Amino acid sequence: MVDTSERLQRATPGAGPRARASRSAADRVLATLRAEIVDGTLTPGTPLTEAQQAERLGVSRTPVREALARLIADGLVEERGPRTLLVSSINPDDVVALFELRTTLDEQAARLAARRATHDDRAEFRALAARFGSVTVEFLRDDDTSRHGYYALVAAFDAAIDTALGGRSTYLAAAIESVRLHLARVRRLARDDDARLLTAAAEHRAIADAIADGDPERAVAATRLHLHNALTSIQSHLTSHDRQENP
Amino acid sequence: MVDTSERLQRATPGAGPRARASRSAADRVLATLRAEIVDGTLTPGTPLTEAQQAERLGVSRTPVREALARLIADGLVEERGPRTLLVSSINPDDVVALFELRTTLDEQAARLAARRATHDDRAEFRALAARFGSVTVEFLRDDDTSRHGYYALVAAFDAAIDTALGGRSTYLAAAIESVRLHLARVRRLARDDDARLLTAAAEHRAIADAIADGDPERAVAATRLHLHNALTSIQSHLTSHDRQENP
DNA sequence: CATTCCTCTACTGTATACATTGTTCGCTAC
DNA sequence: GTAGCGAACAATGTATACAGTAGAGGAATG
Repeated sequence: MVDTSERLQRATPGAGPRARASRSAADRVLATLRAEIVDGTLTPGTPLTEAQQAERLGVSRTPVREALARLIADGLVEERGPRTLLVSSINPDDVVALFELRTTLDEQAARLAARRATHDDRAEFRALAARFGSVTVEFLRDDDTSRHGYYALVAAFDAAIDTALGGRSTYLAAAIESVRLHLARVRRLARDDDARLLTAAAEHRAIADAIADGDPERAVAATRLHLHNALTSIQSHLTSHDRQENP
Repeated sequence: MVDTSERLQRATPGAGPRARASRSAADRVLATLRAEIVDGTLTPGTPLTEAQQAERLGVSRTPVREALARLIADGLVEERGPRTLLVSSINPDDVVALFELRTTLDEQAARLAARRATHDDRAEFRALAARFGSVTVEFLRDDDTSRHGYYALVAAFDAAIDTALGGRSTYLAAAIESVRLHLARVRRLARDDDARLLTAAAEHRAIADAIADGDPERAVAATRLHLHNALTSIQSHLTSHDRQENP
């Protein structure tokens, strides 16, 4: 049992330029648990009890309870029986189901982004395409920080998609955001190798170029290609490592 | 201010064959508020305070708070400022955004349902097609109950889709379920006329037939047609009545 | 030795009390 | 008369107390 008695930093509204920590304890607990589940600190199947998490995080059960309810709604925590909560599991079938939804949503997002992108949006995608193009073996030298840099680039791409969608696709954007959360977990489960990352960068570049050119169908096709390859890569990792978390 | 002092029926585990009410007060509050928002009892823009709802529903603030958190996550309640919750509004742009997502998801669902439907599933869709085919002007005689009957038929169709998807599309099914919730609100906002309902029944029948025949592309096309017409109909209602709920 | 029943523990669900903060209304000063 | 400030109020956010129940563990019996 992990007993790193790390308390949550209390929000200090008086000091500093708007303290980093979120305003409410419930928000901080939510952010903490979500991050721990996504990055694997809390492994799938781990039981979560309110009292235990409350003590660990230095708050009462109330904000923990609120955070857990949101995590259940998000699908990161699941109920087994009427009395126990577990960090939700991810098995290969879940990955397939996730990509099934992701493909649908991302293709639509790419199509709309290519259609709606403003002049500034297109410039942004041009710049992103260049950055994806500059991803080389050299770029991926260090195992941890540069991978982080690559995923930061992907995050920038995602943000650019959101911007290009504008305020007109709130429902689509919300659904995609949910998918991204689960996708981050899957990434941890099946770490991409360098070769895959280089290919993925090229694929992302193709999508960015298509959107920058305002070519919806090319954007869709490039997205489909990317997601197909991504799923294939993940599946090969999962089967080879036979990594299946509990049912 | 509505002061119908109707308390929530307390769960009575001792009496009857597993009492109707959900097990926890929080669940009951959630179900009640959700239903009231969807059916328009709580109109868009209505402020929701914990204490007020707690008193109205005969429970303490705790379960109300939990229910409100879920409703915010579902998008039925939105925060205005740091201190006030409102029943979320629906304007015509939201309807377009909702259908944008709905089209994407329902097309994919129709495709997969047509692909995966078992023998029993197809029989069910055959039966549904027949029932949609039997929807006539006669069927829609009474304004309230028969409309309800029609929407029950649509609900059965939705359930059949879920069944045909099987357990393999959990993420897609969850996303669709969320869309259906918001769609129910939109239906209340723009009530279909009899003519539209008859057309919609025919469109549904075409989708059901395509799935029963195991023809994915026809199912997709029929779905697209149905959703396009549905949106067009709703939009004409919204613009003609100039029904816009607050920003 | 396995199985069933009983008890005890521990966790959830709900209520309530308390602290904190945003908001509003009224007062005062200009 | 208007604008700015202050105090009371109201609603949220958190902690804690209490009741009910599921689940585990042990004892007794087949």
